[in-house]
Amino acid sequence: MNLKQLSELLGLSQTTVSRALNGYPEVNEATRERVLQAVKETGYRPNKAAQRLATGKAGSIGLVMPTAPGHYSDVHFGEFLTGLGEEAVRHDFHFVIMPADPDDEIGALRRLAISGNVDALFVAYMRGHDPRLPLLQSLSMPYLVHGRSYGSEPDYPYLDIDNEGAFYDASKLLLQLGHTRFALMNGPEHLDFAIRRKRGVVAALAERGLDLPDTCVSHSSMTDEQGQFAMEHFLQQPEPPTAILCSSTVLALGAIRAVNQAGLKLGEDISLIAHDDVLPHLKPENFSVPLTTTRSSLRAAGVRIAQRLIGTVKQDGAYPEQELWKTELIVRASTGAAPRLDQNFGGV
Amino acid sequence: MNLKQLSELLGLSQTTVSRALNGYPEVNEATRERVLQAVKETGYRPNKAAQRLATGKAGSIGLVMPTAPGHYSDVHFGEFLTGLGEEAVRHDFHFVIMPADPDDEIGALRRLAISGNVDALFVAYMRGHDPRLPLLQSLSMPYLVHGRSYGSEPDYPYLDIDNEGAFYDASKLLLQLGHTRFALMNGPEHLDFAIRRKRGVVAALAERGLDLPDTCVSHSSMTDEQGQFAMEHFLQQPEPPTAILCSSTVLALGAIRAVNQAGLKLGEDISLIAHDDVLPHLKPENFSVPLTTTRSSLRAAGVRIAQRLIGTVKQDGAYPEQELWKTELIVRASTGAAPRLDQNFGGV
DNA sequence: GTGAGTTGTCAAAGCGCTTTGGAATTTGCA
DNA sequence: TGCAAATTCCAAAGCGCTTTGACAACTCAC
Repeated sequence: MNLKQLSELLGLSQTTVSRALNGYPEVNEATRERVLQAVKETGYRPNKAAQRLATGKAGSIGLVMPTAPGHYSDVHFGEFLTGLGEEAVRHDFHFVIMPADPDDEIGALRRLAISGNVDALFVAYMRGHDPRLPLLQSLSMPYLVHGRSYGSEPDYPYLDIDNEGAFYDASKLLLQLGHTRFALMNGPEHLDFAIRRKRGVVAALAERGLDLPDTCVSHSSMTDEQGQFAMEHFLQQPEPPTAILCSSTVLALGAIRAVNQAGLKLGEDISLIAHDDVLPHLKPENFSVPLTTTRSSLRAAGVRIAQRLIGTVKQDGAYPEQELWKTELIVRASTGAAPRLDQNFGGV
Repeated sequence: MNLKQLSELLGLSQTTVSRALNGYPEVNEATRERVLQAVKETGYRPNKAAQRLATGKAGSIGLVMPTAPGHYSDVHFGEFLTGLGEEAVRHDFHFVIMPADPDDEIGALRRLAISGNVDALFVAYMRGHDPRLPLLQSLSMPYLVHGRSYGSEPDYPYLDIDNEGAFYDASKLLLQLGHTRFALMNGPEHLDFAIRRKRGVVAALAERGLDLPDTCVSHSSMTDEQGQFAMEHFLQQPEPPTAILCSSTVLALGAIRAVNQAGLKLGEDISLIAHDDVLPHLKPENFSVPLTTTRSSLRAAGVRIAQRLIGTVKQDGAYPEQELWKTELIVRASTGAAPRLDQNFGGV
């Protein structure tokens, strides 16, 4: 069933039917009713490709998903996408996901942009001086960045959380509890959020004249395995840290295993604060020692990003170009007063 | 830059340029070279919507993603999608993801199918007597089902793992170890895999004249929280089970927490086997007591599904209609001989 | 040097939709 | 009743691409 057939069925012109469907004013209400009724009965749906070709609008948001054999998928991806979708479904928007070799993200982004398949682009996992930014800016297509790119002029539309502030505040809390030996379990070194989180910790420590030795910083992907590995490494040091900042609850999972295996008590011998993206399958409050966290819902960010992007495409909203969300610091049992310094609590 | 402009630039007709680009034989090699060169220089890319309109092919696979406020995202989704993408990127295919209200998955699927935006459909999270099956069969579009639909005639193309066999084998192992009191932590009750896994356990127990009481079966979404909750529930029973079958490593995470908090030892007081979808962020071998698992890579399934679907669209492959993958049973430390029955190991 | 067979190219017809410009019909008011 | 304005509808022109059917131009015998 296409427009032509439908209009013949109704004894109307294609124009009239099209207008009736798209809410143009110059069509009789009774006629419109008849058309709508026929649509219901026949199950007619306009061909999107044709609509796209004629209007230049596709009703879709494009994003690039890096993938390759051996390339780790990201636990957070599904949750974020669910948030995007939650909003998109209200506007009958969909997503076009272009898988891409991690080495060719730029190329994939460009191809996606000029394919004519999408109205807007979304990018995430920003890096310092991210090369995708100039590309996006040169394209004449709406886009929105999740996160920021450290070192680039912040004149692009983004939504980010205050990573630096979050980790600054978390560090402050631990300092107040008397901790002096800190460690940071961070995400991949080149990623923007990792850079900023580290800055937050360093800034807080600096205020007390403390520093964060390189041996007390780990960078890795967000898996429980890496968390365990990093924590074991920290604990093997001659003077192990007592305060741990952790970029993800998934990392924390492994870290806590290492703490337990070393015979240490979380919240007593070791304090830990993790960043919580509010993943539904891993709640920090349910950890055997409930986790103190800096919290910001990834899903909520997804909703908001879809909102802004769709709004821009539909031209119906003046959204702020830049948004920086504060995180919440939720204190639970994994943080406690620093153990007395002279106390020996033997590593591994 | 479009075809017309490009052909004018080259002093050729659109036909010739189009043919040169699409590898038709009736074009001079030198001309083809010239065209390819021009494409490189101008960065010309064909408009996908126009291509789609003209050919009826979109180079994309469609899938519906249920989402709503409060609707849990699935940890496994990202990993699976990564697998799909891994194959898709090799064929320059992309995905169209249509978010849908969980109550309107059928409607969304239909709209996606007739939108003209996709060449093939993929569905997952199959339920018993799944109503999407008749819809798919009535559509004239290639599709592939991940999983099966219990109770429906298995005459549709699917890829599934042998859930029943996996849980049968796992139960057998536990029986051999002397266990007699079993419990099953399963996924949502209406899902096909949950139905089959339960059948596997029940069948194995039946051979020994044992049964699986309703009080020893839990159905829930795959979160650590639900896992902990279910296990606590099991342990409160007068004669708690000593052998646990678990549908996901994520559930196992919570379950193990409950075991520890009850002061029990995994692999001694309680044996546990979980199904492992091979999630990169949660490895069963790294659990403090490494987990015995039934293993089947979700990602590999994604790769294979994309392969079959793309093959069907390109009409270049005769793939088997139905595939049933065996799982591996990997024995680690979370399973051990049943504790002596007279031994008291006090609940909670 | 003519006819058949190849090769390389082109003009034009769609694909299904939106939108423009104008025509036909109805309405309002003098 | 007459005429302008408002309403309702239509034919046709794209949107950018693929593909069909034809046509030159060129080869190669005979």
